[in-house]
Amino acid sequence: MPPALDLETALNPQQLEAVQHGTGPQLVLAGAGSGKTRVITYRVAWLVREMGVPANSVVAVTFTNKAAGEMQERIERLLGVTPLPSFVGTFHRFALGLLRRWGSRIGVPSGFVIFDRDDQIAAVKKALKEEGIAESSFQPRQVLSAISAAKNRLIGPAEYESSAGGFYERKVAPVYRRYQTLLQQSSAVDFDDMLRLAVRLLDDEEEVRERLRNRIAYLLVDEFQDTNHAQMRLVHQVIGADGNLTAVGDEDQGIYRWRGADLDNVLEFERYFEGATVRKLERNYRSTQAILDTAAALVEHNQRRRPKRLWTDLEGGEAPELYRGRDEGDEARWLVSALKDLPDTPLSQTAILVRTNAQTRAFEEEMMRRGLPYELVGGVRFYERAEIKDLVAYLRLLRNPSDNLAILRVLNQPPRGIGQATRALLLAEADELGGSIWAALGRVEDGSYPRRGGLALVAFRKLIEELRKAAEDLPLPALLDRLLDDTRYPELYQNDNPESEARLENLREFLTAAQEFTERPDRAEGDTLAEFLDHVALVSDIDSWHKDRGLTLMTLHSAKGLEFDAVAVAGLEEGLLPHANSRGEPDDLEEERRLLYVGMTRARKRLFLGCCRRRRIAGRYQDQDESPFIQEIPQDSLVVHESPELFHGRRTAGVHDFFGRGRGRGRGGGGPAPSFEPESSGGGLRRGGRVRHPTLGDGVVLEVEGSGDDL
DNA sequence: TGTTCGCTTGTTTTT
DNA sequence: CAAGCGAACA
Repeated sequence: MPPALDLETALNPQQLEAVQHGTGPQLVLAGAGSGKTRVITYRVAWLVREMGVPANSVVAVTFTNKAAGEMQERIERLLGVTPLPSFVGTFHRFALGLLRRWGSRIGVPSGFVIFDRDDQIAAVKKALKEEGIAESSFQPRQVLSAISAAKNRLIGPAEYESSAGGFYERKVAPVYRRYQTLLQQSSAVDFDDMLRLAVRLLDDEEEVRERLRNRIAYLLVDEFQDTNHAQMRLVHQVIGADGNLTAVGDEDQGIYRWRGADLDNVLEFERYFEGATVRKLERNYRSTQAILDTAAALVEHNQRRRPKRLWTDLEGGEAPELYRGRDEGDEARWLVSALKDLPDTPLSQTAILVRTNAQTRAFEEEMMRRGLPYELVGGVRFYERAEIKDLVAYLRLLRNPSDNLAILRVLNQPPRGIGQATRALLLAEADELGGSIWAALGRVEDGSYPRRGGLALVAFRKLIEELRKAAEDLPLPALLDRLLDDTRYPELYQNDNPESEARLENLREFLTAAQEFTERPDRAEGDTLAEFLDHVALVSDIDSWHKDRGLTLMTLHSAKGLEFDAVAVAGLEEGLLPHANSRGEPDDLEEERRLLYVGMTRARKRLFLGCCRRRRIAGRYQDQDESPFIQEIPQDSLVVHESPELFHGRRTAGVHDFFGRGRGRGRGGGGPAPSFEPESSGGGLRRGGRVRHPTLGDGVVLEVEGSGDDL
């Protein structure tokens, strides 16, 4: 037994009230750095240790595996129990568990696989094609996000079709229907389905719902501001409108509106849960007052929030600093220097946060140039690398023969003589048979295939059948070895270019991951392959992130929930932060503001902001305006630095649209461009000087770049 | 059938 | 600038 819970010492009065809340729903509005995880972990400990609540009747859900893992660890320490019998995990894992256990009752095929985003895109493309809709006018990504939004609102294809008002919806409706059919043919569910089907399960199956309700006495939900409609329904079903729900959240940190998250779930909490108690945690334990003031001044420009004011004991502190750079390289140089040169601050306690993944490039280059260690989170994620996805596709196929997308992925990977023609014949056969490609493979002998193609198909089928047999009695790591041998997959990369080497290294890392997963002590006995696949589908890169390796480079979204001694938020420019896509939509603009707020409040001691005058976007230089958010923070408390190369003049290029094709300094054109001539002979081209161009006429030199012929 | 090359095209965030 | 795609080649 660990030492007695000393709640009074460990918690402040507001936290204590939340922890010792009795029955019924409560909402804990926990500002950044106010100890919300602490509230959740201590509440679980208090319920179990002091109130005698059985541990397995307490459920805690969050949004990321990493947060869940941390929470679980801390609860285990407080309780002295490992493994914890309580469910602590993500919404999706919770829903998945329900579906694996009871899904067959509502017709979810047992052994279903989980489609990742690429699978989803591929399915949408196929659906579009079958509906005869051109991808050029209906982009798969957009169609997918429309489908996803519908699913988050628990709207199925039929209802979507009947309520489709606009032109776009009417076009999407049949695609949605067909997309869903494709999933069924593959015995697959997508991410949104997990929640949607779990909700349906609990709606339709009273017995399951009752069993769940009898088992779960207390439910705790972290990051409640990120819940969408489906998740809200799930919470309702599990605990009831007057149940023992502790929801912890902060509307100022809601940054997942685009994923269906509804701030009203927090703002209107009392309407959703009868007699709910609302508490606020306003004491911040993380940042200096200087940082908090800056962040608060910013976020107070938002309308959709409950008034609150964070405070801290950490009086004063260094003022935040802003750097105005020339371009993204200059910005990177300055911010990296600023973080690197901080006294008493190891690089591993610093982070650079950006709005888009593409922005990380300049910083990576700068860190490499200086030979400094850094850790990049996100970008091309490990489980999304082609070679890993190939391997996963093989595994998926072993488990679930219906998985059409997995078959298509590995059918000719590595190349085994199954080309387009053969593939088309196979697909046609599959359509005849109701969609199953595997079934079509079983009929190859009867079909009319060219000799070579037919033989290759049979060989492929035998290969998979053999492996499937092997999967029954080999442990996962041995199965993977066997798979690599039999498919001769690694031969694809047996050449000595560095990229292949990296891919082989990834394969080895994947084997290690499988090994570790198999040997995990808390893993219950069961179908290892199935569980490993679920695991792979549900983890993200941030889950494996270790901050001790150097400076952390990641997006603002990934940074939520983390903290660093010093933080730099880069790219405070119109069109980037706020992002151009949020233009014109007040709610989206507020979300961009929250994003910056989240970034600022990650910092314990020092905060740096960066922006630049021009930036390369999609390979083109574009003039950038400063983010309006900069004007929203108190200017007198901001230390401003500027690049000496920053030219202050009237900018002739005008305001650029993020996607608008760059007027002004366009690069393209080709051909020998007529050159600028200095108006006054002598000094040549100088910044600020006047020039005359044969076709463009008079102008002012804003920037001088290159030399000689490249001038 | 497989590979390579050149073209276009598009870039938010992710459980 | 890259990734993804289609068309031309080996």
